[in-house]
Amino acid sequence: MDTAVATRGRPREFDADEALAAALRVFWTRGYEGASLTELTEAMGITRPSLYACFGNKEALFKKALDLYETEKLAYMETALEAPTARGVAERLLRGALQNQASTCDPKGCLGVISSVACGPEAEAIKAEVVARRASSKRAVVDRFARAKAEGDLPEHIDPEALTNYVFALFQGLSVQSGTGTCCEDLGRMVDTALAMWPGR
Amino acid sequence: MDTAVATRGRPREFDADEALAAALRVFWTRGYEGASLTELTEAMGITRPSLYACFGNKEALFKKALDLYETEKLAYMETALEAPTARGVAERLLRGALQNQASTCDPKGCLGVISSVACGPEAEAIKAEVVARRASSKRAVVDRFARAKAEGDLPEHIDPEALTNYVFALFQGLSVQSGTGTCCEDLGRMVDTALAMWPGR
DNA sequence: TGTTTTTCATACCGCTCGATATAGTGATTC
DNA sequence: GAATCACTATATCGAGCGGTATGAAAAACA
Repeated sequence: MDTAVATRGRPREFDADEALAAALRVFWTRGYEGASLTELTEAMGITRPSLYACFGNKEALFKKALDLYETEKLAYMETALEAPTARGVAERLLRGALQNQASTCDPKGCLGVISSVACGPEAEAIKAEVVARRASSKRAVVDRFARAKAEGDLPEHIDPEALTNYVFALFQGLSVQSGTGTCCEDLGRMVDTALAMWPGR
Repeated sequence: MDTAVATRGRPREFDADEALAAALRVFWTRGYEGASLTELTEAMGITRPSLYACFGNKEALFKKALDLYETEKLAYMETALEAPTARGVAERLLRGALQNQASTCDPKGCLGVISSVACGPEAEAIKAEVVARRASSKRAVVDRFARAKAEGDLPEHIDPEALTNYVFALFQGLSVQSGTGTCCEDLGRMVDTALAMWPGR
């Protein structure tokens, strides 16, 4: 967050980071379109003009919330790639997602999935943004799985991209189910089942 | 569809089934909230009063569209349960979903997933409806996998419900990815990868 | 033919949406 | 202490939302 300090003039009376965190929670539960400015400003504890002065507009606010989401809630994705085996990578990815869903104070589901599924005409730019961000993180996983294959860590007949899409599909399905009421224990057994099928070892 | 023929009065100038099919396509691409009455009536080729006279309101229209969707696009789910093996059931479920996504004239993604992911306050009843319908179809798959386990068709350590959630997660992930631009060939390889991991045989 | 019944077309309802204009308030700098 | 600047509060903007009132048009009854 750019905590730019403009020394002149009246200082801001609210904490921009806290307000952004509150906005993130609203977007997370409602989606981009489902989150109204009224609900956003009430959750953030600020008025509409303050929101526009500080964050630009609704779309800019969403993108900043998305930044926060990625750095705070999706950080495990990068570290997961450091696991020694492909199976370890998959396990860290899925268990990381599981752990996120287990948090009792965060909304259920995945902001990325929520924001990329359906939308009216106005939110298609948002959807495109989210899809583009997902593509870049997907590429990192594909590369990691390709390396694993080269290291003999994956069977020869496995396609790294297909395997990545498979893991992402599980991740997305997990998010959908979590958002629709499936409890964490059931989700954990689902992940266990998936990992038990992992090829080789 | 109830093609109730009320002989009295001016006859309807549009085909209710065609109109409902058009409405389904709009809901399918936009989601419940993203589909406005303007877009719906334009796609259906009727006026607002005609829509309300024939279908009730937006929510009732959605539920009828959901009925149509289930009977037309999700029929393969019931027949999939008749496959001789659990693996065959899973394969039919996933390939059926794949085939749906391959249709060039239908919208991408799954209406059930789209409608159950995120929503504003007004659409939570819709979300609950969709979640309830999914629960009933899930139960059928759980029962089928339990039978498979009793028949020695699945390893003893497999939990039927967890396996069902796993298959549904793949299905939902497939829908999410299809809705965000992943091509059918890639989705096909993803399904192949998943089926290659299926336990036993 | 005249009445009844239902549908269609237009225009409109109150409401909420995202976004701002206008003032007034308050802290910092010169 | 005065000038300056950014923030707050209120009130409102035009547009679009879901939903409807009002008649005219068209077919089936009598």
